[in-house]
Amino acid sequence: MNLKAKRWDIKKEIELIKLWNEKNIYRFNVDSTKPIFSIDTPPPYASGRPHIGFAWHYSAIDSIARYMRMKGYEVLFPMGIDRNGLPIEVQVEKKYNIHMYEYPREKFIELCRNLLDEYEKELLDLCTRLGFSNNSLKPDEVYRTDSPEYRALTQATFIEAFKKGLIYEDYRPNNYCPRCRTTIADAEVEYIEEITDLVYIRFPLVNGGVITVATTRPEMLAACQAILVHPDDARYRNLQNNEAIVPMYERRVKILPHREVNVNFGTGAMMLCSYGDETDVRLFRELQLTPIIIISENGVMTEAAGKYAGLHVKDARSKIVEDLTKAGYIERIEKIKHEIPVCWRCKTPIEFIPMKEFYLKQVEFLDSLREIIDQITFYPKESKQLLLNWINSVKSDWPISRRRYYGTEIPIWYCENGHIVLPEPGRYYRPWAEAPPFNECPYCKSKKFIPETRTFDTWMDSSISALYISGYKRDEKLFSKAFIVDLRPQGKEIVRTWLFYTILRTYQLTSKPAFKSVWISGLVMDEKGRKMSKSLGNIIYPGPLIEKYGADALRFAGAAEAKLGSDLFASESKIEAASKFIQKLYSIARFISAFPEPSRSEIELLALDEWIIAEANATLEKVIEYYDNFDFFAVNFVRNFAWYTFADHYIELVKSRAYGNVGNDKQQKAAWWTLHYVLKLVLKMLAPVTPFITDYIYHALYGKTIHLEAFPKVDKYNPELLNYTGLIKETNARVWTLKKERKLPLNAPLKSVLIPIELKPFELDLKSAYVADKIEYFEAEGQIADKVSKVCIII
RNA sequence: GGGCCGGUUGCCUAGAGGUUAUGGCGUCCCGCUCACAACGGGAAGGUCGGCGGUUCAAAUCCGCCCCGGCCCA
Repeated sequence: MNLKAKRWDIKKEIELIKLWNEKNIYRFNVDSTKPIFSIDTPPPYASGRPHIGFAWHYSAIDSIARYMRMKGYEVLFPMGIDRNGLPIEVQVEKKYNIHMYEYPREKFIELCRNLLDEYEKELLDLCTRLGFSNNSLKPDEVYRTDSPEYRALTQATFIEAFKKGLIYEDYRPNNYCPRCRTTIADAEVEYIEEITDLVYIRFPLVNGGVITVATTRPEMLAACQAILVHPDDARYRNLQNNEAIVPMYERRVKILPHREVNVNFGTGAMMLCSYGDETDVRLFRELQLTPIIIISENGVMTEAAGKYAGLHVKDARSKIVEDLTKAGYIERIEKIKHEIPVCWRCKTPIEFIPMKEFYLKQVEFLDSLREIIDQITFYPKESKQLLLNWINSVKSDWPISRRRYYGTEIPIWYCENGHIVLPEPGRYYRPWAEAPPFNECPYCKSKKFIPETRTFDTWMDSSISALYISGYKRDEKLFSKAFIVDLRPQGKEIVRTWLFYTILRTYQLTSKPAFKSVWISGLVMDEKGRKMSKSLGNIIYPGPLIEKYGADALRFAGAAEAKLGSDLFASESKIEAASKFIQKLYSIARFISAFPEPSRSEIELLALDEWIIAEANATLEKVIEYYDNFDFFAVNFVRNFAWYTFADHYIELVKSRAYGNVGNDKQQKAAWWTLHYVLKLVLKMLAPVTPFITDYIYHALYGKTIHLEAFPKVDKYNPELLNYTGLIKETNARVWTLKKERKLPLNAPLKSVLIPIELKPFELDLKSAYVADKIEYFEAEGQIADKVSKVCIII
């Protein structure tokens, strides 16, 4: 009952984790009579050591789950691990210094799986240590996006979409990563700033003279099919529709007017090549020019590039500049800073190469999506704009096929006449590794089949997580109860991918919004507000901080830092400050644990008790308002109340009554009752954020777990009592200062203390707290400060 | 180039028109007083990014500018 230890020992956190596990207190029961609250927790990607951003982000999500549980919901809160796609492949290639294409497929997959298992263990251990209340964190109960069961659903939803006519194949230039040797989606393209040479190249004109073109990609010369100038550009007006000769290649190309040309860039004349950038792709289509493909799938120049065939793009660039210089075609070279598109996973500059790929229709759904997301509540509401921005900028359909190994296989076989044959949805298919599950082509009766070898974009898997966790096609009972998913919590950096794709695909499959609510959190930065990265060396890892300050401190600091929707800045000092509050809370509880909790009938509340009860409820009111918006920033209010009002003033004033030095029996018990009342309120308000210390204290004092208790409701209180708070605090501080000034210890007896008349109702407690023989009062007008300045003590 | 957010004491931060601008870290002074010395009490420290406007009243509302960050093109 009594808390014996003087200090809170963070090792107790480990014991609590064991206890929760043994009692399975967070398990989900589909047959519960409570309303279900389903959370589509982001399955973290197992591809590296998680940093504090992961810890804070998921702690916040866990706090939501814990709060909703206390609010009386049956919380569906599964943990999953995302394991598909490029990131792990890139890591395996780096780690073993191999190239996927030169490695046996089955073996490569095994290397990926082994590495994923390592990372996954570290992730799950951290989740456990942080006290996450997922329904289970046991490795055999966590779902994985690369499991046969999950991949079977990815494939089934693809087959469903295919049958609905949402999938088509097309040959078109696409973002292509030569390093990963695969097409990637617009959402996977990142832009980085780079210093590059801007090369000014002279093109001889057929009719004599020259036109100078500036380009950052001289190696694209072989693919040049036109030179564009602005129609209003006086410099080139008389050259419009003339012809120029491509240096080194001696090909004639037209000089065409086009409004998109930037007259201020370079010479105002640009060359149009297949394909240097997205503009090239668009303009080739618009002007119906014939592309010349000079870069191959592995980033090497093709035969069409003439003497540069076989060179890598970069080498070709320097070689051609050299040759052009020798031949006298170079006017000058400038250094410029510009942005180049790169692969978001490996940072290799992407090329635009036409390939035949599968596409999922999305452009024709954009209007429907704009409508359907009106049914979703966003927290904070401004974050809806992030999604809208992306929806408004989507210009083309989603290329979903990838020429990679570690992903969900596209479940297709081709008959010898080229017909696409799909298997029955339900199980997991690996076309490259197994015989086709049918004997003949339903279209032409052919009996020979070629398997599809490509895999899906990993977002094809991730985008069905909401459907997967709610039992779509797997558990009708669960699905009927848990879908539409109540909450999608996620970071703002994956709005255009995970959120967008999930809403798109769920809508295509069910005609419904995937979620009732979406909660978007900011990014976790370093203490200076910079993104954490290896190159900056500013990554903060949670492990050592947990060991030093405990998981509660880490969680509390994250909540206290998280203004909903804005970025969070992490630093050790914030966690240290949080750990001090955890300790303070323990000390408060330890004091209170010395007194039994009386029943309501045996007490007589004094004004001071009523006052702190009012303050506690006012805090609770505000906390509920915030928590209901999934905003745990309100822990700051709890800390301020618990420390700077409850501990510093109420406990100080009520101490002697609690010890029985003043007041009658009923009044003493009122002090005890109030102390317990406020403590329980504080503990419950903090339980979703700091689950360890609150549960430890609750167990010790009240004999049960706090995590299955109901979240408190606001009691009726007299709001006028809140007006006393400032005066009580200031008067206390003044009396203590006066004693200090007279070099008296705080427990030194006084003959008399002169204080404002308004404090008369608190006389019993004030008199004992000040150790005064008597209390005298004065009346004064004005502000608290004016009144307090008149406070006197008589020794 | 577009969107979003921010600029408050040495550092971090609260603050959504009203006399004295909140708290933390750090600093200084005092204290082992029976919850707490990894603590408690007290103190110093701010032209609230700049300029202009609205108002009896602006950190807070409006306009312009400067600086920083993130996301996107």
